[in-house]
Amino acid sequence: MRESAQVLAEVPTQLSPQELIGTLVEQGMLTDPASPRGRLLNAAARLFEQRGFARTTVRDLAAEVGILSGSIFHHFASKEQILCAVMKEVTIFASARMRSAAESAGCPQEKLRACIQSELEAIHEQAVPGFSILVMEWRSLSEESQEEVLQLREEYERIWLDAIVAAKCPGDDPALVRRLLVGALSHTYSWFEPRDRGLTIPELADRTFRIFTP
Amino acid sequence: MRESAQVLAEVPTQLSPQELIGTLVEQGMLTDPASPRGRLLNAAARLFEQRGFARTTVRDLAAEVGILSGSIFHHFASKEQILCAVMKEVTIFASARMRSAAESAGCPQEKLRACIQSELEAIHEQAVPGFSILVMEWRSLSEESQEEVLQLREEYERIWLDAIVAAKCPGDDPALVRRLLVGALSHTYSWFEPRDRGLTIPELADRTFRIFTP
Amino acid sequence: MRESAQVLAEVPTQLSPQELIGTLVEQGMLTDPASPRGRLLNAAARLFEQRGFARTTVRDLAAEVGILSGSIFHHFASKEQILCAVMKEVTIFASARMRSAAESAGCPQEKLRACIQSELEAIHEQAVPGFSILVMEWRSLSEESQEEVLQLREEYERIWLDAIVAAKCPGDDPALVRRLLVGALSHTYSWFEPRDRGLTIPELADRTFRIFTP
Amino acid sequence: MRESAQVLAEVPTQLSPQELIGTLVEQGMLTDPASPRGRLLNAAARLFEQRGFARTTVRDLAAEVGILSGSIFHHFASKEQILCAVMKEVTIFASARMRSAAESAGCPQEKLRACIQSELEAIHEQAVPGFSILVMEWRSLSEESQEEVLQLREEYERIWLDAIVAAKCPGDDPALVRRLLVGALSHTYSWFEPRDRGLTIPELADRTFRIFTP
DNA sequence: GATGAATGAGGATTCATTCAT
DNA sequence: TATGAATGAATCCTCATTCAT
Repeated sequence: MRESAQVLAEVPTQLSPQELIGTLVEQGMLTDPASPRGRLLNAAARLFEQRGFARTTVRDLAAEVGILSGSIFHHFASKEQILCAVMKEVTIFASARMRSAAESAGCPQEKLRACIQSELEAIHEQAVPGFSILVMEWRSLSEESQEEVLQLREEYERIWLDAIVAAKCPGDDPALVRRLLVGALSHTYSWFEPRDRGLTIPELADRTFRIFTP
Repeated sequence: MRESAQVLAEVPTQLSPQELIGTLVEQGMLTDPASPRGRLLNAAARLFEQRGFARTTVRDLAAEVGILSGSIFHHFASKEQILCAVMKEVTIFASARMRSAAESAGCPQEKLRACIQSELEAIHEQAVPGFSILVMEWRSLSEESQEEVLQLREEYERIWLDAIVAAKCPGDDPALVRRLLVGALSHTYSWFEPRDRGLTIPELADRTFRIFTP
Repeated sequence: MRESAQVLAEVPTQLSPQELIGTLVEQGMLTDPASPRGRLLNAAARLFEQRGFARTTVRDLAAEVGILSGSIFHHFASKEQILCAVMKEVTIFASARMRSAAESAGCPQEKLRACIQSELEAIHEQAVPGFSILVMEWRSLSEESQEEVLQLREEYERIWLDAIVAAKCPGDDPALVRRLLVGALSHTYSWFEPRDRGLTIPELADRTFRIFTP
Repeated sequence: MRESAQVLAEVPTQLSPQELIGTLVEQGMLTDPASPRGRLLNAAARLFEQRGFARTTVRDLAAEVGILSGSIFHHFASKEQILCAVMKEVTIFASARMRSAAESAGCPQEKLRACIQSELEAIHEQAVPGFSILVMEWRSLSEESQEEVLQLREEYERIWLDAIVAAKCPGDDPALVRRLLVGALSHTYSWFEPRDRGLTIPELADRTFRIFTP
């Protein structure tokens, strides 16, 4: 279905989420959200994020897309495979999005800020819901599935590390900075309300950026 | 059972974890780990942390303490009540530990570093098994139970905020710094291996401290 | 499923129990006894009557229709819902039966006698298994379910009251007469043996009728 | 404990329920309501009547008298034995009460009316709660226990039959009349509210009497 | 691709009963 | 007699998964 991560380089910069998804679908990297499989994945992403994987039943999933629970197994071999597929799609989309954001940045500092904002948008925006699942439900995945997702994630993490190195974060340990940022940013899912009159996502990105850079 | 958080002030500084637990048990703040209820709570903390709440069965719990599953309900009304009790005990113990650590620090900078180290120790050391549950299984708790734990957590967070304010972290938003730290530190559970020949906990605390302060 | 009690008026008089059930099934008032749900309801009626609701397990029920206990919850949300459904079906069937019996009676006296006999047949005959459950297991039903059954029962009780009023029972309190009759007749379940060489149901109906009328 | 039913003859006429209980306790026919066993029986009678035998747990019982569930088995070998004991005590008390009521009646008609009123009082009055259990929970009793209670009940039923025969009820089948009355009267537990501003117990007895006699 | 009935192992929970203290 | 911890079988119910239609 998807051959290589290099294909992503062809994705033009500065697309809207919808356009980006459209492009990736055309390239066969993402499932068409209008297809039965795509609607299932979107519903799963939404429910797994809201209720958690263990607390979401196959029946909930089926009801959400208007089919019966038995029919789900025409699309996926198991519930865990659905989680795995969600994580893969989320990873692919987030990678494309990050690359696009990182490339359009002027200076190294701006690049890191763009990465932070891109990840925050992935976590909180409805475009491809489910990013927080990557962290929160990691342990619900079998080791084999973890391996699959990890491979897809490599490019994503490479972009991050490049940005951190270039921005010269303190502590001269880019990997540690990234790890702290993963936790810090994914945890925003639990407390940050983008719809609040308070902080916006760009503002939150900005403040986080300033805390992590000297 | 426990009247007020002020009582904690009586706990002397610089005790070993075992001594601290002993003191808190004597004050009626913590369940005696040697009692049936205490052994159950310890086993639950361990298993919930390792396997997750949903993937731990009541039978697993019972087997761990050498009783039958039905006997558990002599001590707790439901599985969720066990999770709630674990979180409360963990919070109480971690609070006492943090206060003790913060008080023994010389300067403001040192105080924040001590807080970071204390929380890392809580997450990774066996002294406070179950600390990571507070973050990872938060959504497995009913809203009423969340409220109960939240009240106990207030003092803990107050110590943190005081330390952050005093240390003059950049970004002049102590609450945000704390939130990012919660996520960053709790996520270390997923990747940091204290038993590795690599980083030790004090070292990790030190590096994290330097990243978060100018 | 069933729109209005008036539909019952269309049921022709003097059908055999089987024919009456067939007619009601066609009208969508009753579950088809040949369907899985119908077989389950019949088995439940039988077992609840014999052993009582509390002493009948979901496994007993499943075994009776040749499925596994888990499969029951494909058809009903809970054990109590099965009891509720049984009571509703019994009420609908008994109502149709009573109306048919009352309408075919010549004079007022005969009408009351027909009602008594109809209820006795409902209690003791296999045609309406489960009628005694209505009285004996009433308290096993949640209040919401009681309300549902009560509404269906209205027509049944109206026929009774009409018959009592017309027959001019002594004591000029038709509601009281009906209440005493409910208890008196349902209690026959505990002592009357229709298969005995002694009293037949028509004879018992006749004697009861004579005791309750001057 | 109690040697023979003849002893009952010594009970004087026209005592208050409390006095009657006192007398029977002195004669060793009834358990002292102030003793642990007596308080347990009273609590059981109350709860079995309110919730039903199956829906009342041994823990409920224990809580009601302020002991722990395990302690109950110092007084009774099993839960069923408690039900049996309740039924026996209720039967003994109701017998004494009926005899007393029947003996103080002037004419045969009045005697039957007194029986009806006495049974209604047993069902609805708080003096010895639990009379309705005799009918409603009969099937919760093992056959051996049923036999025991049945023997105690003989005298009670003899008084009833005598009264019915003497009052010349219609239908010339005193046993049938009694059976209908058992059902009719015990069922009043489900609908009659003695504390209502409506019917009083003597009034209800009167009306019932007039319906059952020409 | 979808249905819906069934599976069957496993889930939390209940509860009468036992027994050492 | 009372306690309270423990038993253990049984209870209702859940849910991912299968499969004939």
